[in-house]
Amino acid sequence: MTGKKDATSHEHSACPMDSLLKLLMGPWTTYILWLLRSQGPQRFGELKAGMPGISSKVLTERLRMLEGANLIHRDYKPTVPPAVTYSLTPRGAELKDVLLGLNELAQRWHAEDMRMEA
Amino acid sequence: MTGKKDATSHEHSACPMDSLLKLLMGPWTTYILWLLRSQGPQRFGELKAGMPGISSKVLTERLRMLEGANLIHRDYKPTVPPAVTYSLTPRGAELKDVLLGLNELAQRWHAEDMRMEA
DNA sequence: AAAAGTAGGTTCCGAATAGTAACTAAAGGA
DNA sequence: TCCTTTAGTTACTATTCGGAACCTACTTTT
Repeated sequence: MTGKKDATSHEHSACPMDSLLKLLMGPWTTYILWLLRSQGPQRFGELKAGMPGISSKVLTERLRMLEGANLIHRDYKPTVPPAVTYSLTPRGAELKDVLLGLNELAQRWHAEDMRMEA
Repeated sequence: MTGKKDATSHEHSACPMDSLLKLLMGPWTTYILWLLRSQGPQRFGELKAGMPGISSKVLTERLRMLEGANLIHRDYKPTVPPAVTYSLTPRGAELKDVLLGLNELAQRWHAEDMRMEA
């Protein structure tokens, strides 16, 4: 994906960044990745509890999508009741710097906003 | 936002990362930030053209939201027709490393996937 | 004079999607 | 027998998104 000065820059369909941004665009996606990164492998119910407002339906769908994109791994144990644990794949784990960077910014901006208020 | 071992970790409402993830969660948000970062200040129409599939309505709404969050700046010139230019604020520009990191990952993964296919 | 063009939206409507609540399967326990 | 557990699944409602038409205020073209 080159700068706008390049006449061919409108042919973005195969642009890697375009694909990744589209992948992360869905609701709760980055949130899921952050939870798995910061809190480690988690069960379905734990993830759901960590994201107030998300429905089982959407969590399921997001997790399937991320699994399909090879960013997370789903470990299903056929117990009763079933025990399904989700974790980051090696590829998913490569998002570490990005996620930690976001966290740092979040904390810095929060601190700045607190100072502005006082 | 502490690890899951902390009993108080469920009180996330004021967690900076929670707020930032919620902010970026809306459709096309990161995409807009990426376009402004990679291609510099842009007019409404340029942004829209750079994101096939987004509606004027949603682009407007996202831009207003990002402006409200002080991540982008809106420069309105009352010409006829009007010329409105959007750019990253200093705070928005701090997302540089995160966005560049995503881009690097995107390209690396794309290259890996190409190798897997061959 | 009327029509068309420009840019950044705004409005309307149907399609798509997210959220809520109820339900399911299978085994174990009270 | 009923209840509990977990990870979903289903049905329905509410919300949101995309496409298309429209609006504003001028300027240019037909």
